[in-house]
Amino acid sequence: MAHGDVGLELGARVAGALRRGLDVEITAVDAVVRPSTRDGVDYQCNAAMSLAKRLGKPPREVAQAIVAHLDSADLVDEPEVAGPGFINLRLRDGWLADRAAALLGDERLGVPTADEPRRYALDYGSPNVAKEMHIGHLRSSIIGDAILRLLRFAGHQVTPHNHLGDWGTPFGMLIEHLLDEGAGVEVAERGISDLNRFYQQARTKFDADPAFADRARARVVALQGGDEETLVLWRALVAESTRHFQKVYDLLGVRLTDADIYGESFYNPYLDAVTADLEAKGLTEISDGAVCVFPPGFSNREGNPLPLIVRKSDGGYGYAATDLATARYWAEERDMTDLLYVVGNPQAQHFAMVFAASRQAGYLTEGHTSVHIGFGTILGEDGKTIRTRAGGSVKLVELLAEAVEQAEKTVAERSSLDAARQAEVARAVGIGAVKYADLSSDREKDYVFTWARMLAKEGNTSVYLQYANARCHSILRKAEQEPGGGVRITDPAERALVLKLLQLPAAVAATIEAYAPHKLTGYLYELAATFTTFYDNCPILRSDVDPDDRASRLVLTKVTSDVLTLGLDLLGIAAPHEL
RNA sequence: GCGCCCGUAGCUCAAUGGAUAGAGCAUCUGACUACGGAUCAGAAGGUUAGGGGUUCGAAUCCCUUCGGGCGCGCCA
Repeated sequence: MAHGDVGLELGARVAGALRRGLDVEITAVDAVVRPSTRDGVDYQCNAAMSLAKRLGKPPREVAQAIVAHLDSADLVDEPEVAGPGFINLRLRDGWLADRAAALLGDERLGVPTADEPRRYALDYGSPNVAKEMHIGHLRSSIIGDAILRLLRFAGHQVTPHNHLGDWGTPFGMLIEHLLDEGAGVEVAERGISDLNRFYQQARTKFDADPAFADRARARVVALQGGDEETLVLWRALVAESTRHFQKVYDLLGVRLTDADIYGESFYNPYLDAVTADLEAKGLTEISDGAVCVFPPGFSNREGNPLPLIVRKSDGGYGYAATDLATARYWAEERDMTDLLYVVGNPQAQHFAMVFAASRQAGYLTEGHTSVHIGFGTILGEDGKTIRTRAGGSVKLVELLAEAVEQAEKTVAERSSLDAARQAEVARAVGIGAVKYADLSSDREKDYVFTWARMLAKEGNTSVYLQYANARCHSILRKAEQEPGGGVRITDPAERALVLKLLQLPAAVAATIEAYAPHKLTGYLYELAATFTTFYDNCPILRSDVDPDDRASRLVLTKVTSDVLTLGLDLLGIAAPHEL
């Protein structure tokens, strides 16, 4: 039983009042009903002001008319017109209590599924073969995974695809270097750290030794030409790399698997056709020997049109070609309606151009959306791109290990669990802290990576939410009765909690609408804070509590825990029953 | 030079064009020997970088100045 958003329900009532009272048609969304921060007001309707001009009436008069025709006595107390034309709405306690009681046992906790499910292709992750995953891969993986979970929960079909860097120039030099070292498949299988080292050596050699560079380029040709000896080595590299990626994803709780891999090599067979197609459609020009598309509206530093280089002058393909092929594949062959790319902000212009060209070519039509879900950089405490002391990139496995270690200390200080359970909890807390810190700030912005802040027990952190949830479970365990029966509101803190619990649907909708996980974390934090206030003010298990109050408060505790657990799960964060 | 992003309390961050811009940290003052104190209540802290404009209403939209980050033809 889905209830949806309280604000929208109120909006629908306002729309009804306008239809009856003033013969005006608006939607529930147009009614601009918003939660209010004013004392004693739950929601406010701001529609009167914006409608006043259109109707040629003073805003307060419009507001009065809405109030006069509002059919909402079942859910709100007497509405009031205030200020220039705000309508203040206070929900009835009885209605709130019933709504909250209905959340008990509702798997979706009031969140409706999409009226019109869509088909999303979601590009995230994108590590490079033969390189260890580093902190630069963290955000795409975490944010992408959260969006996957959210969209699926909303009832959409989502196909994740992990755009591995598994093809092109780097593999020529890497394979050539492996052969130079007299190493074959067995080295490629030795471990990712070795590969990482091999990669760096190859890079150095490539830059310093022209003869090696030539051989590396020839090796690329062999690879792309399907030379079996080369392919054997390449496959070994890919296999070892994906084992490593999977380990990191499992540790992170990111749901990518081998089945989701659509690397650059996957699109290789499509590149000739895409190029031919673009040429046939008259979209290409030869510029300095390269096949280019010039989508309108982009210019370079001389003010000339900026090209998307489809085929390089040496006949090879760059990432523009791959990305065009990717768009075409998912839109045409896989029949997706929405293409999402969780890739860092610096790529914004590239994606804008790829989208523009894809539309020119007809790969994307009016029925398609294409969104670059960009994100900012992770900064060190010095405000610059985060690096190790040696200046290298921070390895993800090491970062995550440290997170768990740090969490272990905190857990050991407080927890009364046995060692094995503590280790489990430390993992949930440590990994959760890293993920939550990332998800809880606006993804568009850079953020500073600080252990102290992300593991803080107070404030907007995963630990605070996990603790609040653990307290809920503690009470529910000790209650020795199943939560059930009605909800009654006897205290302002109780009322505030009920109201907050009913706002999950709005929070989820806003989060999905903007692909902005921090909106959900903000809501969950407010919920946890509201719960702790309730917890402090409204005793539950104490012997002097009226049995009906006790039952009601147990229901609220259970639903709070359910919402926190669901919310954290949608972000990919564990919610242990005990810390 | 062109384009994109950003500038909010001392610090780290919020704020669907709505009323008195909110949290946490830090600072100060309090709280029931605590159903988990990994807590709660309160105080103080702001010319939303500056200046114009649109609007009944602007941190939010437009223009402009300043400051910071990033991108801009054969790497991905």
